[in-house]
Amino acid sequence: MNQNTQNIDDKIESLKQRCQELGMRVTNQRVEIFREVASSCEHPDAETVYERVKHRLPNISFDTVYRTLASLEDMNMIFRVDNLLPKARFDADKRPHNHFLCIKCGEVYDIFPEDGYKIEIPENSKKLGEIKDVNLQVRGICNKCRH
Amino acid sequence: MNQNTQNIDDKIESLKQRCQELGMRVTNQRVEIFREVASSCEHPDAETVYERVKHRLPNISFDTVYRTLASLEDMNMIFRVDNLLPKARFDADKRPHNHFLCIKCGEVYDIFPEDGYKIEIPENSKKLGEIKDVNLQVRGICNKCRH
DNA sequence: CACTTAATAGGAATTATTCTTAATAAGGAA
DNA sequence: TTCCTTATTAAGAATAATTCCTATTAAGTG
Repeated sequence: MNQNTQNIDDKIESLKQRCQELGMRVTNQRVEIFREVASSCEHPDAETVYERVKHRLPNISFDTVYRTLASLEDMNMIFRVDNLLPKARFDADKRPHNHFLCIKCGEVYDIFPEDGYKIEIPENSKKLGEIKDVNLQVRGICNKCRH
Repeated sequence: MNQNTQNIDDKIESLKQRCQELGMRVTNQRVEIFREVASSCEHPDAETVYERVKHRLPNISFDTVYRTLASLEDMNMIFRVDNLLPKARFDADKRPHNHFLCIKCGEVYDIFPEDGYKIEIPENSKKLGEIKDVNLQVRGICNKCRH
């Protein structure tokens, strides 16, 4: 697989540093949950992380996994691949356009391409399967939420 | 708002046509649910659609809304903005890269940019808020699912 | 108008995620 | 080291989103 070059121990070191910077405690649970995501290239979900961490920390709870994944996300140590919003939202506009998702309030804003803007489909994504749709997800905090 | 130029009646006409092509029945529920998504520019969720359609079809059920939204999606009449996957999945790889999501099995594949490939952040998305992350979501059916 | 069956209503069930509360342990101070 | 404060955790209940089940309805066809 396309494994990251930086090794796991280095990544964990940077997690510990980040915790210190933010005044957060370096708990076993936090480290092991991060280790699990960082050492996997298969984008695990909460349940998978739970099952795997359980081998090393048999008392770990589901809640801790969810809470910790969310805090690692806040710390910018991990990212959510999909499911940023609590519920599915739909769009019937077939004109090519992209979306700005507010990670705070969950609002979705359309981004219509300005003149000349065109998304280039990565050549190597075509080898992965039959492409149905390509769209750019811009994630951030919308003006309303910034006050 | 940035309203689509094609009017609602035309869109509904094309829905009916599509139903015919596919041998699907043109039911009141299907039309009204589609009308709701197609006439809104706020990317409504299932509950919002349900509440609004209920005014016209007081006996509509939640299940019908979910089922119909899914079938409209299969028909390529509407698109899901987010939550393509049933659960959240995480990634700790901080190198800029994109994802291919298989809409059939839910698998996530990394797309590492080939030489020279770079996502251009749409100028007009910067006005919407503070951007944290930008990534391209390629949706399709992976090779494994195509057999 | 009758028939076939896709589609629906209603409510139960399931799944993912979050909340609540008492117990624990990390990191700082003595 | 030992103690103290409080962030973090475990456990399980609760909630929220979505899907399933089954009897009923109605779209389209002959």
